[in-house]
Amino acid sequence: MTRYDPATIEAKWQKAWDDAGLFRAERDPSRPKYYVLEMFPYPSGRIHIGHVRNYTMGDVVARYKRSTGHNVLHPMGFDAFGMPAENAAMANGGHPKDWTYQNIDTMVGQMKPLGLSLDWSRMFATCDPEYYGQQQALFLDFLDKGLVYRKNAVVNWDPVDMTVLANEQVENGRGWRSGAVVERRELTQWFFRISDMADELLEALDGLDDWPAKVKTMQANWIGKSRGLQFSFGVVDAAHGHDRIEVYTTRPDTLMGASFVGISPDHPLAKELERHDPEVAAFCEKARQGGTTEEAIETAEKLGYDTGIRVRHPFDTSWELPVYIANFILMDYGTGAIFGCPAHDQRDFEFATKYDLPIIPTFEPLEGACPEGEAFVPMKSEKVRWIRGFGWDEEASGQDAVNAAIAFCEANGVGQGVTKFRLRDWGLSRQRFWGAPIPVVHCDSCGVVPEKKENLPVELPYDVSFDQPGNPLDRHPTWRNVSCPACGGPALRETDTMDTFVDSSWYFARFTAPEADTPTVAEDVDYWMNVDQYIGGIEHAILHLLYSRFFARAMHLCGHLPAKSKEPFDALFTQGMVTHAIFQTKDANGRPVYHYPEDVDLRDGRGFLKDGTEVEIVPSAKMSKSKNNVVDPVAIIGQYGADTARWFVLSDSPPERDVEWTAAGAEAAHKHLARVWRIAAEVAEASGEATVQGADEQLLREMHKAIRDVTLGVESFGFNAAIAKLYAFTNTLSKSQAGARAKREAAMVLAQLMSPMTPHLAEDVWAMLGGEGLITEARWPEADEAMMVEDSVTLPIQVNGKRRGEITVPKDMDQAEVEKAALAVDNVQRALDGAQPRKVIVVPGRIVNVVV
RNA sequence: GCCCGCGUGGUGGAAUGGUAGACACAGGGGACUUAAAAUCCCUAGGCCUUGUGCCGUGCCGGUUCGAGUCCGGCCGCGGGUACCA
Repeated sequence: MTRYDPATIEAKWQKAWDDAGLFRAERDPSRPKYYVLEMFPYPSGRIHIGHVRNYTMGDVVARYKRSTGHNVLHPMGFDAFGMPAENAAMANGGHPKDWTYQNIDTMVGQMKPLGLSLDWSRMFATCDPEYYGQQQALFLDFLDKGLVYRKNAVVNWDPVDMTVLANEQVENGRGWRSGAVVERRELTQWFFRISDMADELLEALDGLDDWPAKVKTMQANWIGKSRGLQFSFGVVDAAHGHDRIEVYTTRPDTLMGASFVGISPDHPLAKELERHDPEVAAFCEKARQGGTTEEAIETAEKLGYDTGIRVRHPFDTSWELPVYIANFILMDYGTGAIFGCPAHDQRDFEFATKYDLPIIPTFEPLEGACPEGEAFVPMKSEKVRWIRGFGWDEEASGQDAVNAAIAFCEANGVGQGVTKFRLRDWGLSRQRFWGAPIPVVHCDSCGVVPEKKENLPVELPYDVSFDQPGNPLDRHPTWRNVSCPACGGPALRETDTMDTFVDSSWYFARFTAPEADTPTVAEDVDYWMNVDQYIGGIEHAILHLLYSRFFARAMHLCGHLPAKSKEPFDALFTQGMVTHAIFQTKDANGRPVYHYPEDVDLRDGRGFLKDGTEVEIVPSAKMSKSKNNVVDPVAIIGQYGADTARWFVLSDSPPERDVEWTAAGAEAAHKHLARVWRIAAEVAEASGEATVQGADEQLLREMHKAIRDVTLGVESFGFNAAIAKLYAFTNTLSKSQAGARAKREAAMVLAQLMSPMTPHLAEDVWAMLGGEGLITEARWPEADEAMMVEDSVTLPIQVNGKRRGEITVPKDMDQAEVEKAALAVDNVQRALDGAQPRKVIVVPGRIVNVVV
């Protein structure tokens, strides 16, 4: 008998699958289709263990579905545009294209040995002109349908490098290269009208039964539908041509507690004042400092500037409120102006305290008084006592009061109730090179003119350099100067490229016909769509998935997807990250130095470098190149084989949770696979009958239970639970006294149950035991209920909820008998200590609880 | 700041509101071996008065015959926060 030798068998079976062309997907209306997709990777240069986990989960689903008779589509591609390629070009020279395609080559070379059941013939990268040309065609169709427009929006501006920065490139409000204080600057940009679909995107979440509830909640909160009051304050003396300030509030019930009006630094009135008043201009400049992220704006110090302008309260014209310009008010949301009620909003409270503004409560708790030193902000559903309401019950919840306030205001001619969404339109313009060019030209006489479809793709030029900041397209001598598609006169090509989220918003549809000369092909999307199971990281819960949902609708409007694909992902699973400890020491300046895991010796939970220096261990950190804690799966595969890597990433941790990579875990996984192989080899050579009465039946009963539990585990993404069951069943088989025939049957089923996770080992075991054909093509086994019946059951007995004993009774014993048997147990009597049971709860087949 | 998660032995984790710690790692003990590796078997939450005893699922409180699980409030960690992908 030889030994388990993954290097040999993995190559052998991968060749067998290839030769049989098993994973090439072809339309076949006679069979049910199944489309399983993992979020495609960014070609960073090397796969990491998180990729292995993600793709292995998808592969388990794909292989399982194949074994239940489905025609499976399981494709792979690369999300290949984006900043890292440009950063590499800036740092090391070269072209982003070369860097990207080299990385893709490397990563495909690293992925192939994993034995994933992928249809590699469908592979593409989003930076292929054949892909982004079709994306440009989609853009033109969207433009035609009025789904795209231009408007001004703020970006991070680096005043030293004279360039736009990504949020990631802003560190503590400064540009990452120049170190200059970043400012928010307006630029004309392209937008998709996603906000027109806000209500539909919200409503349709209800139909996504196989999406995680948390993702739907996050999307619903992001879309942020709110009912509120829009009204205006009259300006005293109609300063600067503005006689009214329009505000939007979701808490009109607190209007009688208003103490100031705040406007955004980008509000038209603020801009008007800025032009005439250097002091206001200086304030606005300061207020615009820092990055554009919501986080930066919300956590920045709250700054206000009293404009001196006063407005009148709508219900008391003698009551005047000051108008402040405030850095925390966004022009993008509502009207860019608010009123502040410090008594019932913590942010307003802090602002009012800082600028010495009155704090006027409109309601109090039903018992006690408002808290000192902070705003009183109860849940909207909680009832409170109103002291400055206008006309509803003295005791009412915030929610009821909001509705009553809107009705009252409308009846009195103060504004109207409106529904607003937090969701903003999707800005797709990027002032960068490495993205899909936006296919329009700017003509002096015709304005913005779409490129003709026959001229697509508008391809990125190769002769560019990255030796200065900014977009090389802006300074390209010939690429930019074109003739107008409409009038033939001189024109300039648009140099903005598309957000990479556009690339990933339709790749799943393109996989159904990756080489077509239209974005999609009707027969292919009709057959293959929707994605039956989509798998990816929780970090994409909002943006990528929401944009894809929008894109699917937009593509449907343009005839590129059927109506059923408006929601393109039938089921979604979000998996956790793979983490690894960080090993760090400090350099002379106190800055952290990160060490590779292979350079650290672990002893008793402490880590030491070769020279004996102790390192600080930061547990469970997200793997990151810059922290040197990335585990390279290629080394693991080389050492133990792909099946070990696959088995390990699935075992131990529930798929939706983060998993800590440990070298010991991989070693253990390998030992187990070697053991399965050895047991199978023994079974293959065994002969004879059972040595113990009933051993065959017992083994087969356990086998059917394993089929049931593993099938359930695979179907419900309980891969770790399925693997625990497989460990247990392996132990059962190993110790079984059953005869050769029963053992052989059990071992073959074990191989089948393992085949989605460790397909090479499974093939080898299958062949060793004389299985017919490839296990990859074998039908999934079915659990036989009749084989699993047990005739007695063990029930724990509790007294007042504490376990005091157990009884084993026939399965169908009636409750009164069970109760009697339970009370007869010695230890139960001792626990009762003479007391009379008040009640005995018998949960059939589960538990008995005696209540005293 | 705001939204969404997560928190169970030395470690990863299991547990439709029903025996907390399945399965595995590391540890301890043993078998086999000249020895080692490999393999196999046993053991294993904490505490003590060793009783089928007490405590125990981040902390505090609640609902329930019964809570790791449901509810409320804290603490800690992670993801997202619209130009990282």
